[in-house]
Amino acid sequence: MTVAEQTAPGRRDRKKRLTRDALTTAALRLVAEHGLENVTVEQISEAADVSARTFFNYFSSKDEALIGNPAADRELLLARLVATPPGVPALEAIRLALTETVETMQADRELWRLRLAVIERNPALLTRLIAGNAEAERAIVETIADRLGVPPDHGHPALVAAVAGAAFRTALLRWAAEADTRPLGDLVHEAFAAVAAGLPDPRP
Amino acid sequence: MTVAEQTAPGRRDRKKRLTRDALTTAALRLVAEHGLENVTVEQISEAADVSARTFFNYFSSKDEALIGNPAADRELLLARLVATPPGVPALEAIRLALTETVETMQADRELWRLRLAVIERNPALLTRLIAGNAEAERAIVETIADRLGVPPDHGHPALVAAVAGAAFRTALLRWAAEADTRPLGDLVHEAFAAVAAGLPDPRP
DNA sequence: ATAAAAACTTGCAGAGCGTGCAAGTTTCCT
DNA sequence: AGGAAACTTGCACGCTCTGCAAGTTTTTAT
Repeated sequence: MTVAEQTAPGRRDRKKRLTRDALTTAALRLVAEHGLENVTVEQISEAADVSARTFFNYFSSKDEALIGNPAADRELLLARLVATPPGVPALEAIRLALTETVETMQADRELWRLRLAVIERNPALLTRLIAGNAEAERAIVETIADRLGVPPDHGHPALVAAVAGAAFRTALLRWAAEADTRPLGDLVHEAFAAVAAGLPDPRP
Repeated sequence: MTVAEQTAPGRRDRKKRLTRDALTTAALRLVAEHGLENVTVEQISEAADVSARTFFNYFSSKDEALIGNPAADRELLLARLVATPPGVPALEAIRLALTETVETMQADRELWRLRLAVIERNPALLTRLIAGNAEAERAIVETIADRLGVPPDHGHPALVAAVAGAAFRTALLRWAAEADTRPLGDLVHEAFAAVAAGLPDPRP
């Protein structure tokens, strides 16, 4: 059944992807224009030409349509983390595991621009974005603890995961804020390097 | 009018504090027992012997009754941050500014235990807790940028603030998870020290 | 090709959250 | 004592999200 992933998706799956995309982009566009509070699920559904009930078959909340559910990436992330050779320091291992995610985002950068712009204008969503990271953290913590061979009550893995998440998040927001002169990967790399150096004050 | 703060609060303010406390503790106890989803605002209000409408005069959401609104502390935090001598590195300055908050929490540790236990059991709330920190971050970023004398588009202040927030949060959760052998201040100190050292892998 | 099975969409009803408004009641101030 | 200010409460309302019971479309097997 490993070959099954290569077979072209049927009409049903194509339609599903289509409506899903229609819903996210409709949601993003409407919220970008009118603000989070002034857009109802009904309006989004109408713009995507489906019923409001169908909206909730795709997303469990209005926010999720905007932010996306990175659960799919999470598996991949963990797999890459496990696959990283044991000699690599934990922080660096996380950065390496993130590269694939980063590249995907860089490829979809127009979508992510819009998404991050919407997030910046609606702080309530920043919450959700961070929360997504926070869920990923939980899984990462265990993997890191294994990697380092420390007892589960040791605070270090949780600290590393949380800090890595914070570094990634700031790189993301910076990427969205800057005119897109620099690729996301560079900004992530820079942030992780600064953390690994102990965050010394820069000389002005 | 600076003396006014010393005058004893009138009956009205006393009652307000009372109902507010009644609402938070009722909310925490009920949610601790039945879970976040299975407790309604009406039940909380009833337990505190006020109308449901009054609940919303005190808190803007169910979550807020559980998490609390740290806006009050925020001002104090910023003031302390500004007051820290310029020679101190940014990361350490943030830790010092946090000491007062930490002491308050240590004093109210029973309340915070319950609160953090509730948060751990209801991940949706972790979101809110982090969001509170995220809001504090925004304010801290500017102060740090001033302190370091770097241009506002420089990414460093945002990174330091985010990482400091992450370190504080992990210390907090660890404090709640451990049998309370160690004071919160120690755990915060330890986390910040590890960050300042660049988060090297511990030797197993 | 056709019929049964599976998956998807939709409307409807309903519980809950959160807000604005217009009373009533309590506390405060003089 | 009496008016002003603050607080509480009920009511109506819009919105989010869920479960259920249809209908419709796609898939699968014959």
